[in-house]
Amino acid sequence: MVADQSVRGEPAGERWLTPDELAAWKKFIAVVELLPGVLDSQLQHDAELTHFEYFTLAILSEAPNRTLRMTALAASTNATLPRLSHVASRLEKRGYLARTPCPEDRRATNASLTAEGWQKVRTTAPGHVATVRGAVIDPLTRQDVADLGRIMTKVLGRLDPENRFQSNGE
Amino acid sequence: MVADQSVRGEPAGERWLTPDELAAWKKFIAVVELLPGVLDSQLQHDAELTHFEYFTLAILSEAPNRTLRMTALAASTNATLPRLSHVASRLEKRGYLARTPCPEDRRATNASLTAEGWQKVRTTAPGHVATVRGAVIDPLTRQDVADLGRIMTKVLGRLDPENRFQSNGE
DNA sequence: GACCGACAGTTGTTGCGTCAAGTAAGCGGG
DNA sequence: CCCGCTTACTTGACGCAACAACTGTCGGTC
Repeated sequence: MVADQSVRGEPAGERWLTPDELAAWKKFIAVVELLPGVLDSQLQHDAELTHFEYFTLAILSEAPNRTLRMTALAASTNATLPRLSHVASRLEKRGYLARTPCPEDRRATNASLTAEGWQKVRTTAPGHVATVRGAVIDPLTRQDVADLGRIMTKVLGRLDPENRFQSNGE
Repeated sequence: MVADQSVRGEPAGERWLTPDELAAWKKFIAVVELLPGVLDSQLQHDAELTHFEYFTLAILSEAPNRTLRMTALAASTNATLPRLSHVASRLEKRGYLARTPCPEDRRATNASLTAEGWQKVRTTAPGHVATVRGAVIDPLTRQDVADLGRIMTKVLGRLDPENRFQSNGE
């Protein structure tokens, strides 16, 4: 993957990947590359939503009052604040989301799901869940799912050391 | 994730995700969202390369003669042909890659690594491998790596049913 | 009680990916 | 041998994300 194996002089602290690690990594990265496209096209086709837009609405739909501070929403959706801000603007234009200034902290903004947005999530969810099942859950055994959860939790711990994201342990 | 659990009427063939499946899925998708950014920023910072650009050069570096047909390269890098074409243009402008018409089939184009490109891969590889290790391999046990490979192979089979990508079983 | 650093969001620019055409070459039948 | 279909790629337009810069607010300090 990185260089001709015969070339590696292994001088100092350079640790390459073992064949097993390399094989796992290549499969993993292929999935990481391909999965977003699959999710996006189903949602784009069936609901004219990107996966990130859908996910944002879905997270909001689970929050108390279907409302969350922008910062909290950004953390829950694994996004940066600028990214969320742009997406919120689009969703607001389409009537799925409303932004209101937060009374307690006037720097902050509350994002909440509108009735339309709530309806959109409900009608869109089944098709999306079917896609997720078809693409990743169904081919896996129970044990696979458990392994996947365990492994991804470990990796996420490295990608996000401060636990900014996924603050809810669930 | 999708809708308030209390709402689901489970009318016909609508199968929701079990709590275990949902938890695994959420972790997985968080990683899928976060990982590309981590890979991209390291490579961008240290080599002024996106991860996909690096990966393209790396795949080429392993090919016989460090040369591959565009279609084959696209398949190996899990990319569409237009995407690869654009990336090849950029890499060509920077002198890392050369495109030459294929003599056997004049519709086809061969992409090959230049000496500069080969050098670039060699100097860039160690830092990239270190990042991959740090972000995903090192926190995993041997068993985790085996599980990851097994699971991703299964998922990849669904995302890419015709095995257009990863044609080499490696 | 006025400053100063940190925090919460928004906005603009730049670059990459996708989708839809378009070109050009191979391939097969009548 | 030529017509149409398919394959192999390239190109242009458009949309979304990253990054950086900016506005406005809060908290602590002197």
